[in-house]
This record gives sequence, C-alpha cells and structure tokens, in this order.
Amino acid sequence: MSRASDRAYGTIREMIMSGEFAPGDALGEEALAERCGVSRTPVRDALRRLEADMLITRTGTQRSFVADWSLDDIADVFELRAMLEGYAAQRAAERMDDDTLKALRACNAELRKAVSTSPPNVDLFLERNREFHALILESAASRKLVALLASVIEQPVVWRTAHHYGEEELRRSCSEHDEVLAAFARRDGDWAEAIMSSHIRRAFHAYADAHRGLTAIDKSGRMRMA
Amino acid sequence: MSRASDRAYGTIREMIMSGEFAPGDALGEEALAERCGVSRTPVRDALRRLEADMLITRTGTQRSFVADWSLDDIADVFELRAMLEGYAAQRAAERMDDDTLKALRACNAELRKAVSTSPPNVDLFLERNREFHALILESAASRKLVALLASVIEQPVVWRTAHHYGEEELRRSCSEHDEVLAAFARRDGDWAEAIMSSHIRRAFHAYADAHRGLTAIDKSGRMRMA
DNA sequence: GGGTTCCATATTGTATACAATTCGAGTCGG
DNA sequence: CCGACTCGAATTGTATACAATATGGAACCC
Repeated sequence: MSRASDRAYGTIREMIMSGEFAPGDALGEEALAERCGVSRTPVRDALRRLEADMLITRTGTQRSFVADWSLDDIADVFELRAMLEGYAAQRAAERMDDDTLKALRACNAELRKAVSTSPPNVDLFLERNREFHALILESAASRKLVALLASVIEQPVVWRTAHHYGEEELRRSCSEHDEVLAAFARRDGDWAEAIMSSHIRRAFHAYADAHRGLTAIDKSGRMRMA
Repeated sequence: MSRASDRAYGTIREMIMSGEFAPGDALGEEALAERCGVSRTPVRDALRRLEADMLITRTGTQRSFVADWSLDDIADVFELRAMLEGYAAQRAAERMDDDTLKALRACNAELRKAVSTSPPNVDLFLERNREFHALILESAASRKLVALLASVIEQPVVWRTAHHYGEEELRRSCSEHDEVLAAFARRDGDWAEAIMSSHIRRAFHAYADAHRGLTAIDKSGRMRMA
C-alpha cells in the first residue's frame, strides 16, 4: 500500500508493541499524525487496520485507545489459534505435495540450526517459525482461513514475550514440527490437526508460565503487558 | 459511526447484496461517492470495512472489485462457521445461566411461530434465527470469537439465498435448536458443539442443493451469485 | 456535598484540492 | 501479427480546511 499510510501503520504498531504506549492510553489522530510525520488522513487508515488487528479499541464516538488484554483474553486467542491452525494443518495434510513438504523440512532444519547455537538465535527462530506456519497455511488453500488467522496470529503480547522461551521449549517446538511433518508425509489430516493444536496449546502454557513468573497479576485479573 | 460513512457502507453493501453490482465489477471511489451522495472520504472508510467483510477484493494498487465466490470458497466459509459456531456453543454451554436459557427458549418459540404460518414468514425467521445465534455467541464470552464470527457469519451469498429454504428445512432448524437447548440445559459442552456444528453443515448442504437446482455452474466451477 | 447545566476546548467527520500512480489505448518497430 | 513503449485519462493517495460532535471542567442550583 501507499507509503505514508504504511509508515503510519508501522510506526504506531511498533509504538504499541514496544510498550511506548501503555494499554488504555488514548491515541489522538492529530498527535499520531505529527509523531509519524504525515497528515491525519493516512493515520485514520492506519487506525482502522490496527482496530482490525485488535491492537486498539474504539469508543462509541470513535476515540482510539491502546487495547488491553486480560489473561482470559489471551488464553482465548490462543484457543482460537489452536483451533484454526489445527484446521489449517488438517487441510494442508490432505492437500500436501512433495515440493511443499521438502520446503517445510528445510525450514524446520533451519529452525534447529537457530536453536543449536548458544545462546539460541531467537530472532531467526521466530522468523523461520513464522515461515513454517505460513507455508502450512498456504497449503490449506482457504482464503477465508488466511484472513481469520492473520487477525489472530500476530498478537502484540505473544510477539513480545516469545523471547522468554527457554532453550528447552524451542527444541521441543522443533520436535513437534517434525511430528507435523510426519503426519503430512502420511497425508493424515486428523493426526496433523491433533499435533498442531497441541503444539499451539503448549506454546500458550509456556508463555503463561514464563509470564506469571515475570509480572504481577493484580486483583482484577489483569496483567501488565509492558 | 458517523452518518455519511455509515450510509456509504450500507448503500454499497446493499448494492452488492442485491446483485446490482455483479461479482468482478470495478468499484471506483468517485462513482460510489456520487451514487451515495457523499464525498470520497467516507466512501474510502466504507470500502475498508467491506474489504474486511470480504464483500470486495482489492488489487495491489488498491482498486476495488466486487468479490466473487467459487463454490469451494462458499463451502470453505461454511466449514469455518461450523467450527467457530460449534466452539461458541461449547463455551456457551459451559457458561449458560438460566435467564439466557429462558431467552433462548422464547426465541426458538418465535422461530416456530414464523414457520407455522403458510407460507412461512422467512424474514421473521431469519431475524429470530440471527438473534438466537447472537445470544449464544454472547454467552460464549470471547471478544475475539465475536470478531471472527462476525466476519464469517453475514456472507452475501448465504443471506440472499436463505429465502430458498423449504418449509421442511425451516422446521428441522427449529428441532436442531431444541437439541442445542437440551445440551445447554445439561451444560454439556461437547454435545452442544457437535449439534451446532452439524446444524451449520446441514444448512450448507441445504443451500448447496437449492442453489444447484436454481443456477447453472459454468465450466470453471464458478457460479453466478446474481 | 452531590448533581446538573452549560460552554470552551479538543477530537473526530467530511469535503475539496492537488499530487502521485496506474491503466489502457494507440503507436511504433520488429 | 505481436510485443514494447509512450502518453493522456482515469484512479487512488495525501494534505488541509472546515463542520460536527464529544469531552471535561467550571459555575450553579438543590
């Protein structure tokens, strides 16, 4: 898309992701426009996209605020992701061709490489991991599924805390990917669905455990994301 | 939201739904603005929303076209809807309170009333049916699920063809709703999920059968929506 | 003190003008 | 006849000005 609108989107998104804006903070169009060096018009576009991403919420009068997520909300998103990615894996298994399978194997090999160093290269891991899941999603061949998962997959919270994964968790992820590949090789949709769903669920609990250790949860059940 | 932007959204949506614009038609902002009696600014807002609804698609250079749906695409959407509504029903069953259950029973009673006349009052049926499913979705208490289902639930194709349901299908829908309610009354999440999922799947096949009888499918596998 | 009304201010909605880009027809050369 | 190129027309992107509306606090009444 266009330059200014994209820059606004990226800039605001980054500010939210990095925690520069805390959940609940008000986001005025004028202020954002100045901060991004563009006019309000592309900012409004960006805000619409960010709303779709659920990174911001809007009041009845269209005022924007940084979304805040309760632990329940986060669990919720992971649950949906587990379901949708499981479904994607099932469809992918039924449609898998040998070329894609080879590509997935290569991708997971690189994942292993990222983990084998010490300390592990987490950024590379995340990039390859994203690629792995993207390949599967593509193989699922469902336009709507792509749209749904896109809105669920890149959540701010998850993104920021992936760095807290331990080496053991990273390694286990690779093993689970292997099992997904085995299911693909046998075109076993149910197996692929089950293992993928469980893969995502484990990721959530790893996240929740790590996060519980790092941040306090106040009496209302909300946790600080910053 | 604001008046002009809403009017643009509603007007364009209606034009697509009614078939005034055929799938594949180009939608210029200027032309739409004039047709809606507003300027391009609110039209651009509306187009963004319609894109999220997947009622229109956009090229790499942001030109807009009325989306066209293959039979596979439609099957796809129903499959996702079956999964998501099944999940919603499961969560709803686990959280169901007596007041909501009573409201659902009343709602289904009205559904029956809409069917009992001859000819059946299809508009009333659709309205109450929407209410029934909305109540369940609300009880599921998942913000993200609401967002996902919203983008899947009101598809143009489905909406327009619901009128083709036969009296027998309408009656069966009520019975299936009864079974969902029975599952709710027992707080049996798995049962609720299974019956709801099957409810949606049956709706799809009823739609597909009715539609196959009414419209031709050309050699590319695409079907006319108008 | 608690609540209400009112108004200045801030914020969002819309229209319009203009810049940047894209599309496609027509042309030229092979 | 086909393909690459060019340029005018059409379309989208952005900035800005102004209108409409919401917000928050001060003044006010009970």
